[in-house]
Amino acid sequence: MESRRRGRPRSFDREAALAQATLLFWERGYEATSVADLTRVMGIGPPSLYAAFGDKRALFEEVVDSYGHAFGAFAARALEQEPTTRAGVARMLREAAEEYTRPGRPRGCLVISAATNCTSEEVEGALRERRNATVRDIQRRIEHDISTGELPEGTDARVLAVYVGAVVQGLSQQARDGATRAELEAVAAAAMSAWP
Amino acid sequence: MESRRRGRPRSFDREAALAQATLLFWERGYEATSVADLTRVMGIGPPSLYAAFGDKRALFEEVVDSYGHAFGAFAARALEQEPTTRAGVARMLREAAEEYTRPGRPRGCLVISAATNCTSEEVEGALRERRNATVRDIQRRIEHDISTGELPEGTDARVLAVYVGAVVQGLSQQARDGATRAELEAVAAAAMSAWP
DNA sequence: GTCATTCCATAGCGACCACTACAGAAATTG
DNA sequence: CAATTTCTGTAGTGGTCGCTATGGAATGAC
Repeated sequence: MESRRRGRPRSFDREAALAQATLLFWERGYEATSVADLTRVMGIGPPSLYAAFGDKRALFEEVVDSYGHAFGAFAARALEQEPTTRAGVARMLREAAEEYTRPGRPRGCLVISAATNCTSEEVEGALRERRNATVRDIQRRIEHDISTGELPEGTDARVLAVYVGAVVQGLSQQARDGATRAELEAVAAAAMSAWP
Repeated sequence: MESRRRGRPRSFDREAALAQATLLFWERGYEATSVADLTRVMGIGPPSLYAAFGDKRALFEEVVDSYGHAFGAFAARALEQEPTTRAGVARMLREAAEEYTRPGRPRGCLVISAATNCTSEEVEGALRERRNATVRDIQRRIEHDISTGELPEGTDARVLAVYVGAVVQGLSQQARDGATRAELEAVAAAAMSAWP
């Protein structure tokens, strides 16, 4: 017979605590968020945090994964569901303008902003690799659309992909700097008029 | 008669020390740079730093000013010297691609990246205000060009200015993420094809 | 020379950092 | 019931943070 785990059970909701940690890391970034800040918003003591999540860095990695599924999935969804890369990128930019300015949550993108100026090269590098992987994914889709004739033959796929990445990062930064949703949606539309 | 200052003279080059501090803040950001790091690269002890510059934050403010004159002036120069805002922005983006990837110095823009995720709201806000002031300056130039007919009447000056700001910030971030000068110059050119 | 002034090097301040030792509390096992 | 296991709250650990007290060194004034 399967039995429940022995010993004293955990006295807090792990998922809820993870969600609170996500919001705090999202708003303040990795290094500016202290373990004391985390335990306060998670409503637990330091030993509970370390027992449940390992250490600050492991918690952050779990936060990044959780964020990618909950808040960052719109981008992959847009690229996947639209029939062309052009339509996918247009939708991704439009939804980014909306997601990055949604009331009641931190502005901008955690993957873009949470590990800049980070003492730990591993943490900063992990998020950089995520960003660059997205740019490479877009580049591959552009290359595919060039091969099918959907995009003109002379198109530089890498440059166009970096342009899209730069616009997304710019939207995140502008959202953090106070731009409104309507402004960023118009910026996203304007950015698409550079599409070949 | 004017006499030299009394007492023991300073035993280091203040400008050279400020330049070293600029490079370090540029590369690592405000909070990730410790006073111990600064005194090491500046070649002085902590009391000399505090006597010459006040405290860490005052030193950073002086660094930001110095950076603005030495490394950030290309943007204002481009906007000022070109006959139209279009030409000014095009030159600014082209030169940003070059400046942000120049070998032998940190990548990207200090004003954009050095105070993100900063515990001190004043420091982060000061750089945000600089960024937003640049966007407002571009907006004013666009409005002027609309009034002279250089730009079409229906142009949304604020949105176009935010677009330019987002592209510049995206170029800085992409430079930090490893994009090459050639790639960013091509991105800058592509971004201009969204100009009305 | 002597004094006043200014700067420098050492050494260390309290505060906060990520993290943990320890003991008691709450569950299952028998 | 007692024994075992697991988690929790308190109270710290050593280390680094920005910053400074102190005493001696290097200058100009006289």
